[in-house]
Amino acid sequence: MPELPEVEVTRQSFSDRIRGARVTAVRVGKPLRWGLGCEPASIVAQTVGDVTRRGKYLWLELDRGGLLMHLGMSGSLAFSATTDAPGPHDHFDLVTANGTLRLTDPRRFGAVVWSPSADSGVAAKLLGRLGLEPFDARFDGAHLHAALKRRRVAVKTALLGGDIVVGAGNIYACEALFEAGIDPRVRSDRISRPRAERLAVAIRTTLARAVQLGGSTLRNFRDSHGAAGAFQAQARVYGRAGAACARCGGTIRRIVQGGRATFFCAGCQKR
DNA sequence: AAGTGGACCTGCTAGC
DNA sequence: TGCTAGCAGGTCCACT
Repeated sequence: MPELPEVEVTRQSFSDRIRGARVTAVRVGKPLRWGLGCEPASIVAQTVGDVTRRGKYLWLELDRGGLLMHLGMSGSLAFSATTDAPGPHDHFDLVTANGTLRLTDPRRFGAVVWSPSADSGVAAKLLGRLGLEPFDARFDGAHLHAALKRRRVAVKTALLGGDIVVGAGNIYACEALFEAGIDPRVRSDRISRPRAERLAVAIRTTLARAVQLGGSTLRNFRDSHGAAGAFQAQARVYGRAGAACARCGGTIRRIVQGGRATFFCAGCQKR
């Protein structure tokens, strides 16, 4: 579910409220993708620091170490003043003096993992392979072009890999390629420098616009206040197979790449 | 080394 | 109305 915009919108919606709060209890539900990696009780009495984002991961700083959180495909975080009885899909509660941060994740591909720091232990292992942040000044056409040159997969598959640039998942990779006018099937090493330039810009603007709009609300994504996002109403290709392209009137197609659905307009997106 | 496919798990929807 | 197949925003890991 959550790609960079959804994770960032979630982060912004609770980081100020949880910062400085003392942890009073931790509740762990059904197993997530990885175990917590520490005794839940060892987190109690620590104080929450900054909540930062790296790719689609959130890092929640504690006095000693921190928690690396991922929302997987179906996860969401809610921060509320009260601690309601957990539902069947509520698998992690961080109860603090300011409120309770709760992870709800039906499919349980998400995770909450303790790590001694963001750049050691499990966090280092998971974050270490990630590519540049899309809003990092170093992420530009030159960087993207050079990175794509080193791969021979379809450009869309290369974007989803997350080792070149993070944050663009299936929705935003499709949308960015549409914005850049690039056919998702083009081999990454055949993307010219000017097209890489346009693609880098498209990735940045697409993700930035989605953050502004509060993310996409497919199924039931909500930020930690429970607010829905509005981006999906603006999707030009994602989820629109068979519909008319708003730009050229052609028909949006759906294909499968690397086991994932890809949506594109053959009229607007060139080889 | 890089590319591919399977694995993880549950819920919803379309179609019969 | 009820059942089933297919699909879903991610990403790690094993295998070729």
